[in-house]
Amino acid sequence: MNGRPDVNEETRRKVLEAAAELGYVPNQSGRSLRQGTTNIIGFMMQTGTEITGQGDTFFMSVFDGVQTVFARHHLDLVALLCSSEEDPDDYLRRVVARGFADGLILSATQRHDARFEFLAKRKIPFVTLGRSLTDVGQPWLDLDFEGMAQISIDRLVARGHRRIAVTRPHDDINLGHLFVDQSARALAARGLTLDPDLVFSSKPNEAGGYHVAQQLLAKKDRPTAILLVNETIAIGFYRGLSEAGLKPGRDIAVIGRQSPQSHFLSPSLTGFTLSRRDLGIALAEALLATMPAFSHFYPDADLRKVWPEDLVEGESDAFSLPA
Amino acid sequence: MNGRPDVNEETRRKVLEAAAELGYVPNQSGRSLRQGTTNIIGFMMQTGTEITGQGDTFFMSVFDGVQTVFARHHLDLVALLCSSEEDPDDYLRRVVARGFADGLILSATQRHDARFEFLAKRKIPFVTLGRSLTDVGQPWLDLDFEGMAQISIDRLVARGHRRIAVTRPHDDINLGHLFVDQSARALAARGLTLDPDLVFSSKPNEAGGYHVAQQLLAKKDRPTAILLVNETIAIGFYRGLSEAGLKPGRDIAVIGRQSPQSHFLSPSLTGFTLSRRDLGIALAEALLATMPAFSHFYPDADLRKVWPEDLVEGESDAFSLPA
DNA sequence: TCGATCACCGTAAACGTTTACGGTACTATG
DNA sequence: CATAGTACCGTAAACGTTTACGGTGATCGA
Repeated sequence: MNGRPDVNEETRRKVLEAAAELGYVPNQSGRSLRQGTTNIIGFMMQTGTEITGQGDTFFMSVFDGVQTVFARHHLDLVALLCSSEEDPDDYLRRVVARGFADGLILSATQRHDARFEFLAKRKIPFVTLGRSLTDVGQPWLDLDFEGMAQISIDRLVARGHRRIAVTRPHDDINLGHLFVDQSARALAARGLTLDPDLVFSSKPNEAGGYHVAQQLLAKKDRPTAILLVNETIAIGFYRGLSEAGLKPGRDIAVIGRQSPQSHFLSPSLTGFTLSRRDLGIALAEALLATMPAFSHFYPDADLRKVWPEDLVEGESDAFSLPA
Repeated sequence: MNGRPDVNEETRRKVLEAAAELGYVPNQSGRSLRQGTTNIIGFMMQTGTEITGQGDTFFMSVFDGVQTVFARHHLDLVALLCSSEEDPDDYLRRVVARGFADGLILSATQRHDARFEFLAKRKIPFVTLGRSLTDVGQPWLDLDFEGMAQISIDRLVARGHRRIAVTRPHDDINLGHLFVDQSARALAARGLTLDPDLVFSSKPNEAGGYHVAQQLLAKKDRPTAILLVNETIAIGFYRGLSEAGLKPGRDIAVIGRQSPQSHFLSPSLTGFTLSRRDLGIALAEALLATMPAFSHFYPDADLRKVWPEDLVEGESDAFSLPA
């Protein structure tokens, strides 16, 4: 039944026929036990929290891309759901100890991420969506937060903005550092500085965006522009502004990230976009390229790649300051 | 190591000590093979699509509730991700054949749902989030779509509305039928009728809501109120209205469903809300109550329950029509 | 005709657990 | 002291696969 070469076509046919007749399908536990592999790749995520700041549909789309690759190899993708009541490191240990998956995909990478070292020590193949200072040589893909910062700053400075605010997630997730640091560098290259007072930490959800707006409005020397690092915070931020009678693109320039939700904001959001599906495909290929059983299928996969995003021009930054 | 009674405390201690020393943890495949159980409960969902119409965080919160119950029994919850390229029935067959999970949670229940019969035949314990005309005696929980319809209609009619529109998901998901049918009955009880021309089918996402607004605006005899059945469509619907210069709560009464996103709509949405976490807890208990190994823990769990939602009054329906 | 090669098939061991069961040493009972 | 009972431990079988290996019959070459 496993397509071995030393079996007669005729016999194979009869076996398969009988199997179909009896409704036989191999038991996964037996199979796993024998060959030490599960044909499962796990995507670890935490429930009850919104750690990523992507909308929920973000991952669903990424998953779909991942699966188109996995389907070719009879691998199944499952989401490993770490409860908010359990320590993620403990959870990961448990998953690995149980021999649950042949490989893992990690997201929400922290600036220092102990999970990497653990998995490397156990020799579990894994790929991460997001870089980290912790580097054990694993493949990673990451969105181009530095590019987004650079382009945004250049664009805003060219339009006369001098006092520019930046958001960052409230926790130690790595992307926050990349985004803020590059914003500061880009400003410095123009002879400007990033005012630490204008770096707003926020939960990566709508409520976080609303809170950022409130903090921003409380400043006496209000910035003329802001960069929003998370997809979902724009909605709350817009609301916070409008309650104070302010309008993006008129009273303050806003550059953020596009999402299915953001399309229904008014004024339309200037923001970065990407193909989530393609990202999933690349993620899957990077992982398989490091797994001995599959690596020959992907001899020239990008093992590490900064994923570019495209800027979609909207109205939220459509004004220039007088010189 | 499994806490059997016929072993000396002293011996047990030594064994556990040695196990800890060696870093021993039982291999799940071996364990599953022997006892025919995996300690895994699967929650089936489809990737790449937005079949549910809940925001993405909806399920993450439900999961968290489910897990608080499962944790007590050393059960793990994983999300089984069915690719958009694979038939859900086939996928389910594959999952079951592999003996992947001890039990399943199904959502997005269709009006007629073949998955129920399949699982019942295979004697796989499962619970569904959503009713169906297909009934194999399995436990289910469902949101009170009929109650929402009834309360909404009563409220709107009391405020003078006579011409009321209703949305429903574009596919054959069961909740659409419940909602529309009950809306019609509630109107009939007031001597009114539900105009079939005012039943709008929509994708259960923001874009669907936007499309509903466009369809509604195209009607020559425009309704004065509308019920939105999905959480996420309000955002697109609001946008569609505002592009035409219309405002909820002034030009049309809107009653929908609350979500983390909807809190940032203006005017604030009148809508129904529920505790997602509690729903998850109830879901888990209903499932375990039907599994022989756990049923004695939950002797009086609600095996079938219509889950009530609370109406939060906002501004989106805050006007009455002249008599 | 005989030995060598080949194509194919059947058998048995092994993966890592759990559990039924038999065995041993000790205690209690009369 | 013999028997029964008890507490605990060790052994081996079983779960359902995969795979290494030995075996059989046929074909081929000399």
